[in-house]
Amino acid sequence: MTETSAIAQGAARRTANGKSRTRIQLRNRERILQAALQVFSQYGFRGATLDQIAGESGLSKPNLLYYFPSKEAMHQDLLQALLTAWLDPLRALDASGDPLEEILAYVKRKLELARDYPRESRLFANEILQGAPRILPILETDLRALVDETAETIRGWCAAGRLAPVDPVHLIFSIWALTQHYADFQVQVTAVLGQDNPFEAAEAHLETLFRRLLTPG
Amino acid sequence: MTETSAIAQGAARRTANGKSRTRIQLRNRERILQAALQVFSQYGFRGATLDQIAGESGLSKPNLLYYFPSKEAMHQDLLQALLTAWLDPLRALDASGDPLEEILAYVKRKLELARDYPRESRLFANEILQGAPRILPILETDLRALVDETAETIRGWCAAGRLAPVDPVHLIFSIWALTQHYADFQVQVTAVLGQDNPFEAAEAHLETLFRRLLTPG
DNA sequence: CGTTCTTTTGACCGATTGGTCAAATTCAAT
DNA sequence: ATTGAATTTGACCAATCGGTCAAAAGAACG
Repeated sequence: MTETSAIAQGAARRTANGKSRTRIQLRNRERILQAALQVFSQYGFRGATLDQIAGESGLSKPNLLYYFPSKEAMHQDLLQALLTAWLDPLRALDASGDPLEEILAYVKRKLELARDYPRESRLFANEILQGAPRILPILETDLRALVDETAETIRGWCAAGRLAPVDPVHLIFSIWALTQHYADFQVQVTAVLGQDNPFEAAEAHLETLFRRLLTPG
Repeated sequence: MTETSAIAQGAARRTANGKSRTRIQLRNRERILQAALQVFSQYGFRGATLDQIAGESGLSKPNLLYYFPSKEAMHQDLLQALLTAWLDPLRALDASGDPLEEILAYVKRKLELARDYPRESRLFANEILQGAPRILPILETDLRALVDETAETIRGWCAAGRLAPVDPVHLIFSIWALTQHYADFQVQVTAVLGQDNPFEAAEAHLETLFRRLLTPG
């Protein structure tokens, strides 16, 4: 189990009300969140059990509940950490940069996220599949605002003839769909390809796809 | 609850060992499968409970188990019916037709499936997210063979210059990813769009996308 | 060393899980 | 109307669910 480079760090050095955390707390919260991520991302919230998470983390079940008040709290922590990491690359899209290269860079960054954090991607997919009961408000406000803003940028690029005309929001959906597919449907992809690392070919394919879609003229 | 036009018909008039089914059996098996589809597609296999399915179907829990030997059996029935319906459009791709129009027709058909049978799409997504424990063998044999075959057709089209050069398998992945996204992530799509029916715009967008990707020259 | 605080755990709780079964009810065909 | 089969259900089961608690074990510090 790799502990390096986790998106969801339970390792905030201070708790919500300011108390500092011990070395042991830091280590164990992280172990629990990693185990919870593993289990939640595979079975969804309802399908996951504390016993599975306990087994995966190597801690006893009551010990989990010493660090987290409930199963729900673990899931919340994971989702919250995920959402910021998930949306950041979209924020990084620079309106003053070269349109095509900006978008291709975003595609590449998103595909790298899918490659390096497939469990996080599947956790998110599970939440959406279940109707997003815990993050729907965020989707309708924060995410929607961010997408609207980005769409406006893209619309500007199209209007200026620097990008082939395209529906900006559906373009964003396409980027999400294509990149997340390689994480969420990894089992299917590798089953069909009969090989383990589709990401190199995927990157080349997606660059071709978006270049042809968006190159003006 | 619409009962018309279900992909997963539990309504085979004869059981596996040849016994014919009564009117009541036909009706109740169908009601159970529809309810099970609703629940499984939202919560996954593990997260779904017989009590939920019982409530959704309006039948008592022991009554469910009069028509199906187990929760597992309901899930199996749904997956099996789904798989054939899911793969058929790909089989319908005609090597002797016009390349671009054949592929665009497939994209359209697949998007219609996502629009008309989103629960089936989510059921499949859930199964894959969980590692495809019940259908991995089928993916590795039947699906892979079908994809290989189709890829060969597409490769031929590319080689003949009738289609812009493209990785055929990743093209197929792209079609799946883009069309299923509108079913599996419907909640997110409508939350961001703030409107309910994204499919009309999606169809136009996807036609543009694949036309630009695949038009030769 | 002893003391205090943190961490861990075994035993346990009521609720829910998938599933069983015998008895009751409804149906279809005479 | 009677009968025999098909259907439905209330009561029940062992296992598992998320979560509690008091007591034990481990760190930290003077």
